Amino acid sequence: MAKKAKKSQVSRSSRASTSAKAPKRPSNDEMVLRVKSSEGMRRSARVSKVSEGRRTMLVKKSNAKQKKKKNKFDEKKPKKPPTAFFYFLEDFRKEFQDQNPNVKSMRDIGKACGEKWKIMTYEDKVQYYDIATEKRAEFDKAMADYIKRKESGEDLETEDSDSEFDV
DNA sequence: CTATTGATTGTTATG
DNA sequence: CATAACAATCAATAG
Repeated sequence: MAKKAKKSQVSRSSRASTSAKAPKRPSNDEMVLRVKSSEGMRRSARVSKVSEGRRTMLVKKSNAKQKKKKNKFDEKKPKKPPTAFFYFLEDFRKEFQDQNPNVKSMRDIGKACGEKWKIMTYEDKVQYYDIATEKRAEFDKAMADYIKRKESGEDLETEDSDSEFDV
């Protein structure tokens, strides 16, 4: 197993504190408990409230465009790295499609995933969390570079050459 | 044909 | 601290 040295997510500092997930080793229930506590504490109150509100009504999400089209090269703003859940989705989708070829995919899977994700055990989720953590590290660098470049000269971010790229 | 929507949770960024 | 919006996916739908 030797899961690669856990590197240093601790160095992340601010962000690490917030997510404090980065489960290093799920050996004791203490960890699990802690994680659970964190989750619960994280936004217990808001979780229920917002969750219901958002899903039920509050058309905000629909109002604004959440998804944009595809950007060819996004050197400007580093997109948010996929979350552990998304990685899990990638795996789950294949399995789900294999078991349910009838189901096209997407919302159905999303729901299935969400449900399964909740029942998933800490150890199972850790794998994905680990990936997400690494991704964040990369994203962090990308962001630093992005900011740096931006401060250096934000002139080049004025326009995109989308006109002469394809049409 | 093109673009948007839809649904899931997690992370990031901002107020 | 809490909230807003976005991250991928891909079929289906709207215009």
